[in-house]
Amino acid sequence: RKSSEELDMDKVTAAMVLTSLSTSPLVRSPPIRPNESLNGSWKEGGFVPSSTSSSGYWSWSAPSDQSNPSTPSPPLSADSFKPFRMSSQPDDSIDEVETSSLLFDEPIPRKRKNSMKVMFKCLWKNCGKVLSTAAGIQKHIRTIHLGRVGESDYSDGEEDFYYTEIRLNTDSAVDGLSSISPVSSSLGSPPPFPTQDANRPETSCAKTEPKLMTPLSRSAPTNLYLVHTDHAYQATPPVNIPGSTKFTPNGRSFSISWQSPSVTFTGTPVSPTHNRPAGTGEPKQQTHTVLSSPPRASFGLRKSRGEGKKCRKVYGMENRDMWCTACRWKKACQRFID
DNA sequence: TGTGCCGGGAC
DNA sequence: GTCCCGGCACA
Repeated sequence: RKSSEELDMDKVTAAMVLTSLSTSPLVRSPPIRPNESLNGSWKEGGFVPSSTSSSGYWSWSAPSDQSNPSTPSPPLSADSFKPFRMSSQPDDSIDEVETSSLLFDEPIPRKRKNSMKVMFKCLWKNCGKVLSTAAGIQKHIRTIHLGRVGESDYSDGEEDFYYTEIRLNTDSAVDGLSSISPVSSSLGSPPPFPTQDANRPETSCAKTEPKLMTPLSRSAPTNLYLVHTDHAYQATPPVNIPGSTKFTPNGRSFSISWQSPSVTFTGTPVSPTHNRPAGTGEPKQQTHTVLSSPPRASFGLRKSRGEGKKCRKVYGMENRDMWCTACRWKKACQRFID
């Protein structure tokens, strides 16, 4: 059993990482509808980042405390999310709006024009179902995990917490979505072979979704693979902090683990409550992994020039009409192939 | 400097 | 899709 100091250190460490991540230029944010950022679903959810805690930690509190008493209070106490606050934060200059903007209002990264296939992956413990449409995954979560069989068409947005978007590059991705898994790797280097298990025994992801963590490093295409979610805690940490930590908001265990220099975040409600009051507004579970690849081996290399005579040399410029089409078009000669 | 041809534009 | 050409790398 850890001492309270150790637990505090875990929290502080987690807070440092999260703060660093949230301010990283690589932070991504979920697409949100304009009117829902603070007053819509998040308000209903009772979660607005707040810096009012005098403890100096990040905290979450209901936005309605001052402005809208009719809004249900969140089930999570402010202390539940203490790890989100950097104890060393010099001041509270990052106010609610700025913080939420930082976390949630950033523009969606521009998608690549093509070859990015978007899938949606259920993050429910021991599920990992992957569907091709958001509606499908939402329905799956509603019916299977939230037990809303009779209201399968109704969505209050809660399902959003339990799935993540996966974009994969179909240029190089091979068949088999079952091999998709959010695994981090160092930028510019191939994904390390199973790195997540041996050194990080505490990650809930490894504990609860082991199948999600292993296949990619073995079967993923080597040159480019990208898994991305549009959820909140996504960034590349500026520092290397090996390890993982856990926190337990309102009795629900979350864990955060990271691998440097990229990071994997995992928030997994260990005991999802089916009748959780609408809008408890817990932070979205998320995993975020960006695997980037070294430049293609062929990058910068040019096919060596053919040594044989080509149409140009054979027929000469004056007989250009005798050249093969490719030579006429200044393409690789098709008549005198090396 | 001549040649092969990639990359990209025009149609 | 065809056709053309700027420009680069290489011999």
